[in-house]
Amino acid sequence: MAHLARPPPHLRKERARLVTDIPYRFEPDRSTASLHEEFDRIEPAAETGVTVTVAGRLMLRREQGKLAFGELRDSSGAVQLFAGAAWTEDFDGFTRISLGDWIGVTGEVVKTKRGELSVKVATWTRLAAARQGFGDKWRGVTDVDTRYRQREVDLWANESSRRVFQLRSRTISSMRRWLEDRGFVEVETPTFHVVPGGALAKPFTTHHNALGMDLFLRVAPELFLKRLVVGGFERVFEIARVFRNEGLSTRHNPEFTMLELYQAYADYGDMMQLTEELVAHLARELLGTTSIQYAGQPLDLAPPWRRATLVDLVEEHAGVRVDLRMPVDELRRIAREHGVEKIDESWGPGKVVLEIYEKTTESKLWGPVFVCDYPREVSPLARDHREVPDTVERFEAIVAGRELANAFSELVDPDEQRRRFVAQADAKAAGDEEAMAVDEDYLRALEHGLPPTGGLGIGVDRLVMLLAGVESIRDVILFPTLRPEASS
RNA sequence: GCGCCUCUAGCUCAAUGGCAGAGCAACGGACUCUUAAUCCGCAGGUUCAGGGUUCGAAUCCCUGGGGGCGCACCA
Repeated sequence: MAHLARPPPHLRKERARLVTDIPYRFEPDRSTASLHEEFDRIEPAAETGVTVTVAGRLMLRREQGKLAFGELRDSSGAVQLFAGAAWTEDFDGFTRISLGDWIGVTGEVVKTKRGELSVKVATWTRLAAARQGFGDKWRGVTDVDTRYRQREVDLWANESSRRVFQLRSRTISSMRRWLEDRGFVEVETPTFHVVPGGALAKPFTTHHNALGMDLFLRVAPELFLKRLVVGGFERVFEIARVFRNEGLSTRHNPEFTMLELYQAYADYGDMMQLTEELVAHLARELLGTTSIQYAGQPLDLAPPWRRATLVDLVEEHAGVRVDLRMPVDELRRIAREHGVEKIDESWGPGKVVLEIYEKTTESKLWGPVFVCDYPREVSPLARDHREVPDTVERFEAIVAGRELANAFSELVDPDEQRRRFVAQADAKAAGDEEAMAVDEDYLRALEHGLPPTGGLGIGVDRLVMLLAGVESIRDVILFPTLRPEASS
């Protein structure tokens, strides 16, 4: 178990005393980045005559007798501080600032003889005393336990981590802007659900005391969003935190973020186009290119992405032609031959075919591909395929072997939806913890009329992983779910 | 839930059965243009916890805990 610097007691007391001198507010007039923007072009040894005030954390210090240099880092970047006994108030104090302390500095903008843009410290104020250190100044903090449990330390110690979370923020911001530009309206729907629905997943349960009832944390916002389409929001989206009571891995966190959107009058073909355009747009805007590297391999996100049916892809990768009309025993035999170990008696052809696909094909799909036309049996909210029997108009976008998006032409027929719900409820009664229940509120909404609608869900964390080039979902979630530290 | 790996100073890491160490940070000092500054000095440890084997355990074994990766589940 990693713990960071605990200075000896006498020192902690001295540091604690420093806190009593901390001012209540401070007013910097520049960020370090704006200083560079404004003054980077001046000559070495130049003096500008411009006095500025900046603030941040002192991350490095280099003393040189009656001179001292420091690196002041703020959220925008860093700038060198240049202090000297001849011009800096309380120079001795300046040389004793602990690395990690927050300080505010006022002084002239200069460039040193060596050409480093600097603030020539006239006065300085301690804004926080760091009683714990920020790790090795060269190697940072690499202990992943510390990085995830004490993210505040990771963010200061590791520039790459800071960049990833800035990229995440810009991704969501760009996504929101792009959708709003296309007439999509952002909404917020409940996270407490009386009936868990919208995805096949085990929900978390909680309890409301005043209502005296159990509630479920949402596994998807889907049903509420489609009710809003019924209500006249023709283009609607939510960036939704959802909760699934399932395993943790480098690709799964129990709470994660999904973009879900619904577009009236559209079908799943429109959703494909929207998906590839949105992802390519984000890559261009944030990375400047759609040709990226992921896990050491090239990956091109430029549209159009390949479109292929699920059964064609299975044939391509497993060398076997499956068909939903084949006898289920034959499909089970094929599944076993391809390494599907647990095959439940209750599975119909659709579920068995999906298992074959997931076992043999999904992880091998690298470049973006729309895997189209899923079995109806495993897609209780998607509309029947207009041509292919027993399948629905649904696709998953697979990128780098992972599901990035899931979309359908939405099922709009309330009678058919009820039949699908009842089948789900039967499966649930038979022990399938991921099956859905009958949602009467949703069925009543459908009775009011859902027009043809395309719906799309994108895993935001996984999208950020792709754009940031990181391979663990914990590197894109600020505070990932962890076991609590053992109390000592 | 299962398997493999891992846990040593605040951080990053050595020491693999034989005296627990280094660099950085911290602390004291030298140095008027440094860039991970440099140099000198000082201090810092229940080697994750508990048990066992052994003349001797950071090292080998067992149990427990944290973490990582993989499998399973899933997005």
